[in-house]
Amino acid sequence: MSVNEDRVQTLMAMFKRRGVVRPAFELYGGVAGLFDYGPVGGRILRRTQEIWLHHWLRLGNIVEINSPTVTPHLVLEASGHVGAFNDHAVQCLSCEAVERADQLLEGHVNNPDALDAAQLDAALSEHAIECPSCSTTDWAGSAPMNLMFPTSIGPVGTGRSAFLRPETAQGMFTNYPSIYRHFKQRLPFGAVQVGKGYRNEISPRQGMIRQREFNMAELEYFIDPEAEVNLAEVARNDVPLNLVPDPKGAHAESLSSEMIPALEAGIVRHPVVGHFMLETYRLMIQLGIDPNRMRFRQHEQDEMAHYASDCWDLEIHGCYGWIECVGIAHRGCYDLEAHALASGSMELRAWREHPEPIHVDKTAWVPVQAKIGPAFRGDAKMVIQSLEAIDDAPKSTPFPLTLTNGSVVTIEEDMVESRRVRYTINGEWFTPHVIEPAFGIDRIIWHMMDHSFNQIEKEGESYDIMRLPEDVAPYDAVVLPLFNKDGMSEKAESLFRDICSIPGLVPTIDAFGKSIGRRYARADEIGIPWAITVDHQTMEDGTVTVRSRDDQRQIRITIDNLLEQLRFRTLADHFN
RNA sequence: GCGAGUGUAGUGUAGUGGUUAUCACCCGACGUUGCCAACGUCGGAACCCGGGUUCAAAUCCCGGCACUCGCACCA
Repeated sequence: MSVNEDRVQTLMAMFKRRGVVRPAFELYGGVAGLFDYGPVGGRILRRTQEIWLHHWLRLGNIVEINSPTVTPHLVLEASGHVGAFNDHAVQCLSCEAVERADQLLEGHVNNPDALDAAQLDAALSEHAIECPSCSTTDWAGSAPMNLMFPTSIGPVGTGRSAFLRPETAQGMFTNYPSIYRHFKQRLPFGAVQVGKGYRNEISPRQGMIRQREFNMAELEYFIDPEAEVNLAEVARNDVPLNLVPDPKGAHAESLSSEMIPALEAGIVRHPVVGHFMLETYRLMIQLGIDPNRMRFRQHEQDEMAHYASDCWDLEIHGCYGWIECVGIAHRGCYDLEAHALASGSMELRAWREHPEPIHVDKTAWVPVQAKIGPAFRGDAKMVIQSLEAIDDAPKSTPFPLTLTNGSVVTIEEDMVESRRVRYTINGEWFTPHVIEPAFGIDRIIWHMMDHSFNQIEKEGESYDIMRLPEDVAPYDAVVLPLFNKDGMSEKAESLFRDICSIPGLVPTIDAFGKSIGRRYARADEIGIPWAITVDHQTMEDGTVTVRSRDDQRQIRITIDNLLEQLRFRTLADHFN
């Protein structure tokens, strides 16, 4: 992993100087892993989130929800986070190295992950586990190291235990019944959430890449695992992607492939996963990520969560090397089933109509519960279920009945009545499967800026341009009076107000007494795409010059035309 | 969390027991300037925090916090 430290420093210095991103609470010495977006970065973050959101909403069957970050212990226990995030650490008293207790015990006891602190300590001494650093067996007591931020609901001590959420996804799962109704009980559909996630990292490093509180955006897409998927539909406008398949799988070689062939070859294992890989790729291009510095890396079987059947990370190459920025996982029915089990709810499922209704018309032995109950007591329920399950009812009583636990009981004449049973089965309940694309927004923004930031030579000097796409630029335009005289300042101010009043546009103005070249440079550095200059001619004929950030060419148009072009974002057409 | 290194204006830096704390960019005001980091004058802005040693600490020592690197961690 090669880190381009010089470029990291250059970018971070600029971010701090221009109000993009900086360490949070520096006033009080700073806190590792927490960052502020400043006046410029705040705009970029918001616009990135909006583009992200609209990218998915435009698919037509996706909705946005918003749920609390404070999440009850029970919810995160059901989701598996409490177990997964509550590893125990143990310190060597001799050399002070800190190790994970369950990792030390791997191979010595079964499933060490499940042990509590006391059991771990007992196991460590029982198996005389040596410290990997100094080979002594002198361990301090193990202590939970919780990667979630604990809190408590209610201001007094006995409140319900809770955590700040480590991901936004649980909100989509716990809201599934509402979303299912919203979509008129018809799969497939999805829900997204843009918000904060929290992980109490042991040692956050790499600047914005690993934070303790971070911006994330997740999509949970619910599908019927048995539904046919139309490949051509899913892979519309197919383009080649850089794929790095599981090296231990059947297709070990990296390749560039379009999605349909990759699906046909079994490299990508599910068409809906492929669909979201393509859509993710398009979104990244729209945000200004360099297509040549993106790749999809497939998780190895043992890297994936046990319930997942396929998982691809979108990795982006930047000055920290290849960084995982998006994870697209096929999570099967794991999440909804886990919550159904823990909550006892019957609502976390979907109804599938059979193509043809199944008409049942049979003669069956209907249990007489008043007799079966006393006769079989604890097994009565099982007996009744087994009776209802038999398709070919014996013609006469008594008859033997095999229960689900394998034992055989005798059904006497008075325990059943022969009856003709007629009903229709129109469909069945099932737990939908979930495809989850999860985005680390801060990581994406870092790479947008990294890929957009150009240092060019201009008249022998280094010159910085942030070539962000118009849609994520911190300002839509900057208004500049050429000079601070002859009414140009006033004219610029009124033009600035006019642009401000157009819904959706956020311009800025740089009117103070610096040279025009310096003010162009300031705007270029933070990526403002258009510089509108009010000059002498403006005062005569109402035209202004529009300068393009990326090639520094200028056109002259009327103010009315300018406002129109800004409103419809068509200025770029004039520079092609 | 361990080990090593580092912490000086907004940014990048110089200095290393006694300085009015260096330099550049920067930011602002005024003047000048007919379009790409011009110029002049004036102004603004810093020794990470806390303790100790000392007549004197930004400088030496200790502790904290933060950053960088290595180890560990990263569902």
